[in-house]
Amino acid sequence: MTSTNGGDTQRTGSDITRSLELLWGEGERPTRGPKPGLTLDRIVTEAVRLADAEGLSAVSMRRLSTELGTGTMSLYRYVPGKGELLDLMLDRVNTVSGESQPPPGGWREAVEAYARETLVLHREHPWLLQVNQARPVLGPGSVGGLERTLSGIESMGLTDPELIGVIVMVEGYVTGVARTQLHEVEATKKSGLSDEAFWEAQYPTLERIMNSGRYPHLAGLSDDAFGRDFDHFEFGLQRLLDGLDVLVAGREAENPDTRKA
Amino acid sequence: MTSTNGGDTQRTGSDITRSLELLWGEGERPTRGPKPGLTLDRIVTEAVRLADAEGLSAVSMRRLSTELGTGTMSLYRYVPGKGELLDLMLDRVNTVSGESQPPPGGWREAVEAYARETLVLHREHPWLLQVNQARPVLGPGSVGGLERTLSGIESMGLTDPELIGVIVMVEGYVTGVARTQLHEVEATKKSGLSDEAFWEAQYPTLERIMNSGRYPHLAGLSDDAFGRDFDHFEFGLQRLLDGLDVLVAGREAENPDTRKA
DNA sequence: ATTTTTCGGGTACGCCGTACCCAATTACCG
DNA sequence: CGGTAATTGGGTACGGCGTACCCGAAAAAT
Repeated sequence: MTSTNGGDTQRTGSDITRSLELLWGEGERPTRGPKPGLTLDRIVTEAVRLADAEGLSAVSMRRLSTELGTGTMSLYRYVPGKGELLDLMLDRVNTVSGESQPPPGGWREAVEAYARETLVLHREHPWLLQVNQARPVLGPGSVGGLERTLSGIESMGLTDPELIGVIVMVEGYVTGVARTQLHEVEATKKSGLSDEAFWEAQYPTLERIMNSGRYPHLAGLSDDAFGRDFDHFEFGLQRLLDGLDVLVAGREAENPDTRKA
Repeated sequence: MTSTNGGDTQRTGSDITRSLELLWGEGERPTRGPKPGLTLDRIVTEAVRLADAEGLSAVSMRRLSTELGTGTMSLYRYVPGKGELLDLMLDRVNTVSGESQPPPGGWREAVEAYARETLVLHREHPWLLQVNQARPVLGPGSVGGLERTLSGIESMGLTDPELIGVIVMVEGYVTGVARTQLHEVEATKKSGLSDEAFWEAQYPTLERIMNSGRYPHLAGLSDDAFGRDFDHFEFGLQRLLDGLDVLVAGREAENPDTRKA
């Protein structure tokens, strides 16, 4: 059967100001009282490790505390709640490795790189898709990534809203496809059912559908239509880049003098 | 703080065969025993209503049974488990209203319509994004939709894998953007914090970032860069269609005889 | 009337996030 | 040095979740 990916772990009622403090590390260590036995860093690191390895649902306060060898409620000495923990995990993961050096080449290479890196990011941290990214709490990681992407596409010669539009578009496309791909992986992993086994289970139904005559186009598809060897991500990405190219070329034709790069 | 959207409600270990039986309605009513007081249809309808109104997290077996006025465990007489219920909800919602008549016009109009309809679908049923759609259990609704879309784009003159690629691409793009948009709405609804209030809370941080000199491109963006009035969905959709057009035009140039429509 | 089958649903178990406390620890003040 | 204020660790408890396991009631077949 179909699964959802988690409940509604909303970043909802959380304290943004507190998240920001934690993100930019403004915590003044108080002088009195016992030394903390944990660090925020250790908690976030372990939470990310756990999420990567076993999915976001494995990241419960109980489980996390067990993994860290402390009591559950101790975590609340470092993080106000689970929502803020998610904020911290998000920013941790959004910290780009090859930070701050813009990729070489023109905008097409930059967008291509951005798309591929984003896909990889989602592959390495599949739980990203389950986290509400609206209203990102602006941490060092997220901000740095945006700066880098912007620098790569400024040569497109578009307006500022359009530049953001390009980022939204690529981000949307990549996360959408990543979602499909990850659902596939999850389904296989969690059901223990290979793809072949799955379609075999569907086969009788499939045959009835095909033979019903109600779905001629579907029935007319060749066997390789859903084939494994076709790279859907690359196919869509190139179409998308072509589409951006049409726009950029149009702009350059309009005012040839403003061409950059 | 940041939220996830639910746990890992996996369609994982569920019984596909059983889901299929339920979907295509092969249940033989047994002759003995008391008449059922519920119908599967009522359950699914109510579940969808509940999910639409209050989010997928509101759809718990307890809550659902309360809403239906029965005992919680009674639901398990009709549905093997929550996973199968999700399967049924999925197919219910995927049943296209204007079924089976292909949209008029060429492929571009067809893809455009498909994209807009998919976006509307996700707007009406935001919980769709939280449901693992890999390995769709093939119900009447989903199959009908695919057939319709295929009929609209066959005139592109592409290979079968490419046609599927087009669908995957559009679906990916739309769901990706839909995700962003819905996260926005959710964040507002659940935090009770308007967008303005949110960015105000971020303002001190934002100012520090801009003045730090570490993010020149970001700091150089005009005020309207993130403006509300720019329709990101339409912008990206037109680029995407342009990109497909490049491919189609290329194919027509290669072999002009196979041009259709 | 009895048997067989099905339906309704109560109880219980092990998960979850976290509010509320209190004891132990440490540093400062006198 | 003793006392006090601040801070950390973490136990207990509450209300939620999915669902395994059962048993009593209902209805058709015999």
